[in-house]
Amino acid sequence: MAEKVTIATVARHARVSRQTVSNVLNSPHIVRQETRERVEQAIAALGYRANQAARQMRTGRSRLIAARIEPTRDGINGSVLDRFLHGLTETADAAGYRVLLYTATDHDREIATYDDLLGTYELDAFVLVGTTHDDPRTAWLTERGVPFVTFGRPWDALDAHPWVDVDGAAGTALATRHLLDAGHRRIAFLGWPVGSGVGDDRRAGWHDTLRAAGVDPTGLHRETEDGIAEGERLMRDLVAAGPTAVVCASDSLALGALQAVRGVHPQVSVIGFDDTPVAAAVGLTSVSQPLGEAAARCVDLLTGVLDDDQTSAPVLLQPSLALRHTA
Amino acid sequence: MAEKVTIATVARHARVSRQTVSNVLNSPHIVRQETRERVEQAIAALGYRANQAARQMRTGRSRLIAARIEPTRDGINGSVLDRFLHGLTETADAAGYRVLLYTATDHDREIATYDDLLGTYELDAFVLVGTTHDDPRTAWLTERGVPFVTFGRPWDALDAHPWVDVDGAAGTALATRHLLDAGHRRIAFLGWPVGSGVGDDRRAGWHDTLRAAGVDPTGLHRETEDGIAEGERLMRDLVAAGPTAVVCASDSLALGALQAVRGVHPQVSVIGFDDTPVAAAVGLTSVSQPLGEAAARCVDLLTGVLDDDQTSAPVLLQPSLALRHTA
DNA sequence: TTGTAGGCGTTATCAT
DNA sequence: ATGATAACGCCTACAA
Repeated sequence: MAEKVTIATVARHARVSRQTVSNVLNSPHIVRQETRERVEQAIAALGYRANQAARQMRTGRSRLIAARIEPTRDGINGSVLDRFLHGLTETADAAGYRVLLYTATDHDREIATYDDLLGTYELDAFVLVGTTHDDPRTAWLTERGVPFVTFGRPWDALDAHPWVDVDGAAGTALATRHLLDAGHRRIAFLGWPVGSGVGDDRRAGWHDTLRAAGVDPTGLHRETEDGIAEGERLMRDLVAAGPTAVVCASDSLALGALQAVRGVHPQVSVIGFDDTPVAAAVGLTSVSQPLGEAAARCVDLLTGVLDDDQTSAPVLLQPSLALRHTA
Repeated sequence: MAEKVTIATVARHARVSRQTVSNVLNSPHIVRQETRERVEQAIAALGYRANQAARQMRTGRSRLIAARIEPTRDGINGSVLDRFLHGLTETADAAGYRVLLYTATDHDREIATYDDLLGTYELDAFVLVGTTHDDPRTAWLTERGVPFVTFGRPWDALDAHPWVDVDGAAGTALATRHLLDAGHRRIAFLGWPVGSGVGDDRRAGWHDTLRAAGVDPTGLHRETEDGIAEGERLMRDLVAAGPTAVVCASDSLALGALQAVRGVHPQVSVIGFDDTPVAAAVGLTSVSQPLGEAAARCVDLLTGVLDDDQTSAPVLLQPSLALRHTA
């Protein structure tokens, strides 16, 4: 086991003071070039790495950001978060931050976890995935001045805090227009109960696109909790209204819808949302979110606040349509 | 923003020395009960939390363990790692550790990341998922005395280091026996090229079970890289051999097989491996790994080494069969 | 059983 | 441009 290399080791090796080494690390511009190069060589030669704990004690920053990993409910939608997490880890890494994981089963416990994480690890920031109306978590963080970004809009006040989101309405609009272009007129929608920001947004894209095309959407939508079984049940109900196609708020619902219309003639077109692996596996056409991009923008927003102390505008990303053979 | 609560604040509040507070925290038994209670009340009243950075500087331990998050290749197998990660986070949390994420595209870069993580964050341990023959990562960690556990056996020497694994051979044996019991005799196997520990293990379970039942497995297996398309291709090829059922090394392969036998009569039974969300969604019978349990045992092994300085025996978990309607 | 005195590695302040 | 000094919060001797 090699001896521990500290800033003092480097200083001795480069024949400068510890402070100069620190300056080379943190404010290179104030060090004379010749000195700086000597120090940099020593650093490389010794394989020196700044100790994060010591640095943190002085600066109060841990270069750690926290993200929550969810229980994989039906396991389909879970993959969305996972892909986001992967992108987050990569981008944060590039920006010099590491991602710390935590779990929580409800908002109260999640807030308690914030408190703990902040107290013991002095986390620099949080990335929240999914936001709800009157979200107590964002309120808590804002109140305490803790930096954070959400992947998902603050539905009550768009300027409440930095956020990144994907335009869900644009996604369902894309899907609806695709179906209209294919000649469909009776296009249904399967979504979530009114009141969830995400669900209402996705429904609006479908609704407004039909209206704009002069098609009456009345009676062609149904709402339920997310899930394959729920989707199947609602779609069976919807079939009586005679739709020739259906846009769904999630791949879970779409999968259920697919099962409900199996054997129905003429074939009912189905489009899902999220472009999950399951969609790819069964050939389900689905709205695709740029999750890697979303994660990257979250990190951008965070480093803006953390490193440059400047808050930037929210980011709304555009989804695309992954065409397969169900529509 | 509340004032920062340090050990000194607590000491003052409880009218004891800082040392006594520290003792209450780290060696409660040497503090008189009355004093201890007074200190504990002060801690609760002030909401004191030990600062991890300061503690780490003294003790050299960060209470952080690292785990890798993979790119979601075909997105199906990725879910296995995700479920494992979720379990890991929960269990580690309960044991007082946090999970730090990292990514790496190959073994060399992964080792470089170890070096970085160890140098700057002083990670306590690593959890590696998936092991290969002659794994350079485990060699590197062992060489440096870094604590780690693998989820996956060290295929070359079972006592090389602590590990947790699921008995893959038992899983395919379970699947094969289920098919035998259903009256099948021509049971095929779709797996990965010889040479991967996991793949060979899973093939062996199928092979040995057939042999034990007096059935000749010759000519009834095919090998390929993982993937739906690959599975479909190989299964088409296999159909000529007239199997009535097929056991697959993964759900991806099974999904491909399912597509290949669609329309073939009589219906060919298909069993996958990993019980991914996709399997649940399409009704694919699949071998299920106890991932949460595996994660928990990994943490057990780690805390054994980290906290009690004792190394425990490896853990081999048994899978089960999730019966659906493809077999 | 409790208190006192360092020091872990770093960076900020201030002097040179 | 560079160097000396103090301080971050905690823990581990050692002394009382």
